[in-house]
Amino acid sequence: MVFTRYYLPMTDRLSDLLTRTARLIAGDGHSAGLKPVQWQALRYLAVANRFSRTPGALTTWLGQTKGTVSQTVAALERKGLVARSEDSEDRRLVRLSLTPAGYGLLAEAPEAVSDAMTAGLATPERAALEALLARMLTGHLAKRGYRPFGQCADCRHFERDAADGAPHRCGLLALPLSDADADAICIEQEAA
Amino acid sequence: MVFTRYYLPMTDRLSDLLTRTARLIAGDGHSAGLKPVQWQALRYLAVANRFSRTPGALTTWLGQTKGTVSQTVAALERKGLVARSEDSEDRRLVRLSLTPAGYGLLAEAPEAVSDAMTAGLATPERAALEALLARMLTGHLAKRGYRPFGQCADCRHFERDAADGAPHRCGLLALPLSDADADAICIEQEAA
DNA sequence: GCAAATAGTAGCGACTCGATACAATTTACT
DNA sequence: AGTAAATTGTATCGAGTCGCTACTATTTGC
Repeated sequence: MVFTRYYLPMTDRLSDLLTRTARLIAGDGHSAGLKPVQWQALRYLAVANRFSRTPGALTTWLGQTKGTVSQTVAALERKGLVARSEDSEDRRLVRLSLTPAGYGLLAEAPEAVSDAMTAGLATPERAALEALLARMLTGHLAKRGYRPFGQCADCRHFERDAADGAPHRCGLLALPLSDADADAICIEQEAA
Repeated sequence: MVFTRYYLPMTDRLSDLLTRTARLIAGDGHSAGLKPVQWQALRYLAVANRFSRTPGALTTWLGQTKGTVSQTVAALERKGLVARSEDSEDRRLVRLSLTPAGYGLLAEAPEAVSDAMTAGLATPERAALEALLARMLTGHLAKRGYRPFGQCADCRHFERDAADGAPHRCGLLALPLSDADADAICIEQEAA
């Protein structure tokens, strides 16, 4: 059976490039018995602050559904890389954290394709790409009603050098923050 | 069980942005009963020329393994969107083409996330992004020993306005080319 | 108080994807 | 010509992805 109709011209080269590149990056990371999504979850849990390490936050960070994330977390827990704990204030919440094995595995992770791909770019190019991607991503998330995430220190609730003992302070959650906290990813973050 | 170790600072913001964006784009396209990879395969088969519509070419285009592509093609064939045919010259090859149903489905495909994300960019930004992505992608493919693909008319084997009846000609395969051929994606393409 | 919203889990079905093994050609080198 | 090596593609396995539809706990909003 032969069909007479022939091929269509390629309409959008940029979208095509983006999709091909995306598949390569998103499909990367089949090592140490982990899947790509599991690596990404592990990396997130290593850089997110204690308020942001829940299945729900992971769900919007990864752009997946609750059910899928629940299984991803279960798989990481089975492998002994992630531990669950309860929240004493809100008992619906599950707090997640990396185990020492989780940190250990992350430390010896092989280089990701995304790093290799950007390694050849010059500094201004990296900055330009970062700015474009940030706009594309936050724009997309906003359209979906999702939070953008971001670093604690860039938040409008971040109070630097709060004078009551701790180095800094979160005005939203009314909690003291360490210097390490200030660098962490927070789901509540709002641009200053 | 509580672990004392706390979170690591985020090291590479660009790589992180890229990975998150990539997952959103690569995971997009769960409509009409097709999976994201199946849509991408369908789009490729619509824009690739007749020499490039084989399972092998699709394999490097999608960045997957032969086995996976074999199943993807089988799924599309089951759905009646793609047809197989034999090659009379090399009987190991399988030639793929879209059926009328395949073209029809593609024509009414919903807007992809990659399009929506880039829609908000200004023209020079789109050009800059395209150039960066092209370098990243071809650099990565070259490192892996894969072909970059590309449009027929941009190839060094493309002979415009060949005077023997057909509009153009491919010097590598010694074949006549139509105007439509010139726009198609070719696996043999080498930059002029 | 009680309905509605929120956080998470359970199970299903189709599919992805790397890995290994395998069959059918075609090509390269004697 | 004649065999070894390379090329093209399929078959099968197991773990996991992922959207979907329930479903169970909680907490919050009148």
